[in-house]
Amino acid sequence: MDFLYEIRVGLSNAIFECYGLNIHHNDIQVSETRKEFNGDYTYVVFPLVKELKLKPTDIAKKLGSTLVDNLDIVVGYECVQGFLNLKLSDSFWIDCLHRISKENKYGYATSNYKKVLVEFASPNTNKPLHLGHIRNILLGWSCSRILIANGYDIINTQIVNDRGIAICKSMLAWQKFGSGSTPQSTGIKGDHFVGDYYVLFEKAFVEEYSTFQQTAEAQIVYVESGSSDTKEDFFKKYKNQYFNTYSTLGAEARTMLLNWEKGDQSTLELWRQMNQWVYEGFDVTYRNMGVDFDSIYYESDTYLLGKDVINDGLDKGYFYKKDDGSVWVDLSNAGMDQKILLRNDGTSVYITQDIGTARQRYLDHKMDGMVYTVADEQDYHFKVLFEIAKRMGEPYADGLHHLSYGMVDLPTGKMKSREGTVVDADDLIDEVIEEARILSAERGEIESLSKPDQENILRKIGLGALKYFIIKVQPQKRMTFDPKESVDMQGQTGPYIQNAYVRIQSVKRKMTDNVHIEWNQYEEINEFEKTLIRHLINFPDIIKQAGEQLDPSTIANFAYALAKDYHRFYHEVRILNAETEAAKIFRTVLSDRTGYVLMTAMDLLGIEMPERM
RNA sequence: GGUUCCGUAGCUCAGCUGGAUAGAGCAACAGAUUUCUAAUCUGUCGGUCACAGGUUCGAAUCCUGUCGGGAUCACCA
Repeated sequence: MDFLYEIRVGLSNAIFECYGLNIHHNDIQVSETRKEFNGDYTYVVFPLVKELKLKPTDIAKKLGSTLVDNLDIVVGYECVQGFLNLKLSDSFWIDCLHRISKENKYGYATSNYKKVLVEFASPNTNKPLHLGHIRNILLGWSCSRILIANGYDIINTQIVNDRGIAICKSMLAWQKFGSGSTPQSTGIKGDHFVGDYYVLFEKAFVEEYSTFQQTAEAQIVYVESGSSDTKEDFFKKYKNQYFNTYSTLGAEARTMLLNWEKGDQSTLELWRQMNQWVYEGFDVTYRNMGVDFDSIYYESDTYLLGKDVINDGLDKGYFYKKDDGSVWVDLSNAGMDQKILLRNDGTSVYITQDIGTARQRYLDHKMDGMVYTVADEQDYHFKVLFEIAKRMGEPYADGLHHLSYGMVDLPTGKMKSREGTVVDADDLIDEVIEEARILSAERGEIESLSKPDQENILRKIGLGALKYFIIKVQPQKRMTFDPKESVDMQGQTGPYIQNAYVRIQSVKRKMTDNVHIEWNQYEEINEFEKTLIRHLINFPDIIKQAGEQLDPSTIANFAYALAKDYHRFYHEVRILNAETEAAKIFRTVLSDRTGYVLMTAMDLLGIEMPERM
């Protein structure tokens, strides 16, 4: 759907006709004319000046008059220096709206028959989701929606880190201190319940550690280390080592991990139970956020994968074996380092699992590519992973993308779990909904609705504010999350865009006439209508661009600008009591299509629209 | 130190595949509702686009360097 095709071809032809230069219409760029000048679209003639050795204004004038002669849709032009500003006919704009109205899924591309897995969320099972996960989930989900709009067949997936020392800590703490309590018996959401035991473990461990530091044994460790640090500083750094050596709790946790790896029945049973609680909790959060997954992978199933893939690659000469038996890949000729793939005891490392999981996913889904939504601290990891996949000639290697994003900071600085500054996802969601409730009560607009309807609207508004606040920022940028601003519902926010949509729905409810009658009779459009249409015709390009760059913020900014244009239009132009019947119908259709595009754009961001607010 | 990402208004962010006088929102101030939802609209105030060079008719945008901040450079995941 290229609305400006005719203009580009016209310009290409005019350049050839006037100067004999051949410029393909795909290479002709027209941009929207800035509002301080007269015109709708601008063609910059400077690039032609060098070749033609003529004055910019002369070229612009000649092309302008040629276009007016040759194209019906160009009704005027104005030249400012090397800028040719073209004015298009009202019928052109009206025709654009006609074309948009005829589309079933305006903005969406047709299928490209390619399948892509989008991985996001991927939590650990020892604690609840936090603000960082929210950014991850919003980005992943949104990119998934955007890729669907670009014609891809999408599978949403995640890799759940359900094994390892962390979950064993929670298990151990529950065994020791839980006295048989459950999420049901305590009324605590499952993921928080398990997370609480993780915290309990840490607390007990710290106590044990500080007791140890008073002992003679500790004194010997300190002295024998020959460290120049004070005793206090020394033991700050020694914590991990203590966990792996002297700590009783550490030993117990490690024993539990070993038992798990051996397949000990009672350990597995406890592990399954605790993870089950966590999943039940996660499901609630996912449901509240409006996201779901098609295919979930668990680290407990995949952590042994990859070894055979590596051995296969070893046989084919992609990798090499060191004297100690460990397997490496040398990526120095690609600007990277040497990377270990298998330890000398044959066990795998992190990247080995990823290689194995990727191949497993290919066996399961035969995808053409994958998008990994993972924070930018792992940029190098994915560079290495993708290079390895390429060298092994994996069939999906060319379709691998790392959707990298910056960390979320608080106004007070970084989130740190040790300092208790982590913002919990469920708390945050509750807060924004409560804020929506307060503001809604002041307005009183939805009071007459049923309780469940009201709750549904408040959820949409609160989450709309939160999600938009996060998704409007470009992924690669580190962002500051100010809880106060995240619940703002005025200005450049989700609710502002929702409000434009709600106004449109209100107009539509009150439009009782038959909108399906012809609206060709409308002939002269005003600047507010034109601005809206000019904005609407960009939508397919915006979707394409967002897909190519895996950048939802493109859509977010587009939706805001469109809502802004609509609010202005709504304020300046009468719709239901327009001057003429033709105007009334035209404006209703224009409103309806704007509403449709706003809703579609917000859907691509994972944000729902209320009908009233 | 090597690599990499970021640096635009007091704050949060757009604009970056080179185009006209760099835009929004928030905050502050002044206005708009007998009219379709005021979570709206209009106006005022606010800038060394980190800095210095270079390429170009033209640079916030591309290149080089400097400064500042983050990340990464594990037989951790």
